[in-house]
Amino acid sequence: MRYWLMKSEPNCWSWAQQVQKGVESWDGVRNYQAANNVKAMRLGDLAFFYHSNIGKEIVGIVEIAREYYPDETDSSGRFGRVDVKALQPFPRPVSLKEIKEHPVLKDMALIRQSRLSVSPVSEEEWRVLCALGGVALPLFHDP
DNA sequence: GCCAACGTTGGC
DNA sequence: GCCAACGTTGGC
Repeated sequence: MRYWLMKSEPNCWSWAQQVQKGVESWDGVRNYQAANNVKAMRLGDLAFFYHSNIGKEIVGIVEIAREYYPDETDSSGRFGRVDVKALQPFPRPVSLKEIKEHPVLKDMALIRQSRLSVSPVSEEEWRVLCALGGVALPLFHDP
């Protein structure tokens, strides 16, 4: 079980849309490092949903609902996608500013490589962020 | 809107 | 295989 962070520009695909849709495919990744992270995702892994550009904050948690499969929106055929399912919102979104100022979080891949759209999250980072966001731990899956 | 960081492309 | 030019991302 691993943890991730996925970035989306809310004017393109927002958390509200994700919640309304439930399960949606996460396509459009065109960067090898991000794509490698997408490939490493397993069913049931959890990921933070981050709003880039507008908001710049973590707004919710999604679960990987389908593992890596071809992204037919990629004409080169090199990149794939996963499906993600809205799991729960952050009662209190956590901003990029807070993350940068937090001793445990300031070295996250999100900060070190600001252009990486899909990045890994350590268990410690996950716990700290859930606590900051007002999310109760541990998270349980539906049986 | 600007620009720094950085990934990609293509000529050599 | 190098590297200059170029394009994109994303914070500010």
